[in-house]
Amino acid sequence: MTAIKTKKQQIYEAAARLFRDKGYPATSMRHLAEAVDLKASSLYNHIGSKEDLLRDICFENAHKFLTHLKTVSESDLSHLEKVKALIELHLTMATEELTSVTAFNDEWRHLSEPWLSDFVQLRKDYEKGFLKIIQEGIQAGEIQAADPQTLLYTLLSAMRWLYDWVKPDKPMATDSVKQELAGFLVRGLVK
Amino acid sequence: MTAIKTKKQQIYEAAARLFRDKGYPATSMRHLAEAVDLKASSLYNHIGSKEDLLRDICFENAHKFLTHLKTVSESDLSHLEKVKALIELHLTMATEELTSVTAFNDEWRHLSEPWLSDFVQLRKDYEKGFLKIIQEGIQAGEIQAADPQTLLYTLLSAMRWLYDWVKPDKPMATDSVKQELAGFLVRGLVK
DNA sequence: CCTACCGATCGGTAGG
DNA sequence: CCTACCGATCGGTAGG
Repeated sequence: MTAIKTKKQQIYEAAARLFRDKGYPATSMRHLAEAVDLKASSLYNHIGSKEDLLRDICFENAHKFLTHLKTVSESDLSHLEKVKALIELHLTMATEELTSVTAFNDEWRHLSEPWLSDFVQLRKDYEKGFLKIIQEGIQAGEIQAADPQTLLYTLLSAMRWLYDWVKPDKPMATDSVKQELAGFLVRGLVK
Repeated sequence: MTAIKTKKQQIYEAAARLFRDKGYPATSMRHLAEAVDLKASSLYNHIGSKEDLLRDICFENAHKFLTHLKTVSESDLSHLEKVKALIELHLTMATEELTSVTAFNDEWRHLSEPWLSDFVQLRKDYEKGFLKIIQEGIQAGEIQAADPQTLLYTLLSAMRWLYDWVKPDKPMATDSVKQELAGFLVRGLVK
């Protein structure tokens, strides 16, 4: 039962993959149709438009990240442990849902208004929440004193290479890579 | 004299900026023409084709990075200091030539063959040279023992946010940001 | 450097 | 789910 994917699901997954590999503007509906064994016109029996695909993928991921942020924020972990938990989240998303995370990081800029502004707001909310944890960690003396915004952007960027480079299923032991990466980042953070 | 830019230079600079902001496929020749106060057809008196722009920008930057890598490699700095010097290079490129570095990082994938393969080779050469310095630093005990490839990719990615986020001339003191970022990365590296 | 224009491809619709 | 087709836009050329 769970193994059966609706055509709509197949289209969304193929779109997320193509957007990641070629970017949204370079992905044509004809190419997408080919990827799911349809003619371009038949796609529109399952979806509304090309931008609907991008929009749904972007906002789905945004909400996923925000939900996790909220959970972590409200937990009773130490500030440094909260940062570690968020790093873990990004790395897990990067390795397990690598088809759609670039949407959250890159492709959203191709949204049109008013969705673009909505999305930018969600991203700002996410950054603000993450930033707050870092700031509290610095105040509590758990995290190296530094410009929190620089730390945040560096963390977020550093975690992006997993999507960029792990594309083909290179069988480098993902878990060990994740551990090394998390270790490197945390070493940079602690005093 | 040096203040006068040829129309060709203006076109290349506007193209680099548009490719960074909208991506190569989403940048139209009509839009580019508008940016330099021409009609689209007039662009072709100065340039060969749209892909010529991308190709020249990509390879120019690739050679810049490779030249610096060679200089640093052949210097008599310690291994850790070499890594620091390369980090400095990336950060300087990011802040001073921010119009064209995304080409080196992202837009090259829109090149067609045989240029695509040529470019990928140059990138591999760069990564290999950088990797070698990291490996030697680990062997010499100057750098924390870890998977060198993970360290390399994390470093390269971490330095990308400067292009991504500093877009509008946000007047955050660039030098201090660079220093904090370099500090964060080096803290993660040293034992 | 422009006007006028080319064939190709784009996202999407009509109608069955 | 397809064939047939739409207007718009693309990169680029001809000719002056």
